[in-house]
Amino acid sequence: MAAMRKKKAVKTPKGDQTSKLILDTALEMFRERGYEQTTMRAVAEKAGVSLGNAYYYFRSKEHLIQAFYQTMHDEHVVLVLPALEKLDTMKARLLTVIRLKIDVMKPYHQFAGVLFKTAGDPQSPLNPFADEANAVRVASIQLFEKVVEGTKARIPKDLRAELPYLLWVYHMGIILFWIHDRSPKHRRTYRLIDRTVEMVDKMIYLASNPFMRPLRKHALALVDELRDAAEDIMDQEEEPK
Amino acid sequence: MAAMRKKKAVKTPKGDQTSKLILDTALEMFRERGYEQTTMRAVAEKAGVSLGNAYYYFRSKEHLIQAFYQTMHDEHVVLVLPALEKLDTMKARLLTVIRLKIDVMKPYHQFAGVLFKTAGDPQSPLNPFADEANAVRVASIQLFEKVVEGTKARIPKDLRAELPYLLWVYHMGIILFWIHDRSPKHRRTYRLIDRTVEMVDKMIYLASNPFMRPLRKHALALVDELRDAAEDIMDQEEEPK
DNA sequence: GCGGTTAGTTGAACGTGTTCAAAATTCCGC
DNA sequence: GCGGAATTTTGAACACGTTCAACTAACCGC
Repeated sequence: MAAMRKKKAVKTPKGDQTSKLILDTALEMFRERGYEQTTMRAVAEKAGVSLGNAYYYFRSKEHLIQAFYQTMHDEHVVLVLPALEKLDTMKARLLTVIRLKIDVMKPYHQFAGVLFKTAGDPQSPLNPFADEANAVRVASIQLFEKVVEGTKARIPKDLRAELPYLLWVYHMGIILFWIHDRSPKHRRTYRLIDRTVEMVDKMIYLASNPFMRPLRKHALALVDELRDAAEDIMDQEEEPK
Repeated sequence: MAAMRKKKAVKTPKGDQTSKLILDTALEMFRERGYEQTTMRAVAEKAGVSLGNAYYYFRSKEHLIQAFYQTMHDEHVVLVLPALEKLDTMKARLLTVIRLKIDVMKPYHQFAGVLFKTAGDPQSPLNPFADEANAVRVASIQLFEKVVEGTKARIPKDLRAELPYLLWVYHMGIILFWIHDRSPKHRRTYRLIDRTVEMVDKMIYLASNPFMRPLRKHALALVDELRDAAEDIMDQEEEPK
């Protein structure tokens, strides 16, 4: 529970229990009846605590969602790391990571859309242009670093450096797609994953080709720009054109 | 005002006035003090109407934002159409459309982020995977249809059909970036526009090349998949693999 | 065991988004 | 101009997210 985003660090085993109880209760209720339809009062009552107590552990209703996102990430990591050890092609590794992510989130399909409620918030872990202070976001991108570093594919250094971020953005897109997917067992999402992973794999291969270097450099410079949006210091014309 | 998303169609000139007054008041207050800090009570009071009256015209606070988005689109169209008549290259047309969009939204930079508050909502005009019922979204994509159809660039038919949607998604990305941009006069955003428009132009040129047809077909099929996420009918395996 | 500190818990109250029945105003046909 | 219908306006009340002062429980040093 220590990795969970909470109002304050829980100091006792009893507090740990209460915190977990509140979160579990909330997630279950979100799943059953939806996020908007679940009130904090209902969560507290079902968990057998006071409303204020729920707020003692979770600063806001939205923080429950962030805790959920953290939980999803943690579960994802647990599944991914052993799986990656058996795979060495870029394609297989990426396919596994993305599929497992959807698998992990599956029970929460109904309310997963609220994850994107703060997509425009610079502090949101889901925001591609966010500042980088968010721990889950950092950790999630690091997982893609592992995908990249463990592959046998020959990838130029400059591309290797940016790929985790790009793959992370790609995976956010897949999650967004999945949220909208109403096909049986989200077949459409898995199909899209299959196809896009294949395409991404090819693109990485193409982009790694030496004759693509100028174009690649150019594109990667743009990616760098994308990540600078949240810099709030004076823009100092870092690169001569 | 008729194009504005409201609780109910306004039936009288007086109603029109009140509706406009409320919206103008709200947007001004959003700009001055931010969306979250502006209460519906404050808007109503400043507009000189009752709180319930504000809700008579705008179903929710969020609907004010949607009316804002509609207003931005309307203003954008007014500027874009005459400008496009003077341009025929893809690059120039696209550059103009994107730049003007940022120009139009500029006064509202402070609260434009809330536009993305409903990015995960299938009904949101901003959502790339949304169902297509939203009028502003449709109209916005149609504007990019005009960009495409008025260009002298030779673009294959299949790409032409998908390009407005893709350009629209691209432009949403630019807006999201802009929201985070804190550089003076959003220089970073304009710079990114310049560079990405150039890149997009090149990609269109490349993708239009006959030897790219198989790859293009493949990619466009994926784009088609992307737009199907919101279909809530049974997935009938439309295409043989 | 006591006292002080820390951690956890409570429930009344606040602010804000929203609703809705009633009242007021406007519209329109006769 | 009147009456009925339609439209607009109102403000009290509701629901829900959130806060916070007061209380309770647990911890720890002496």
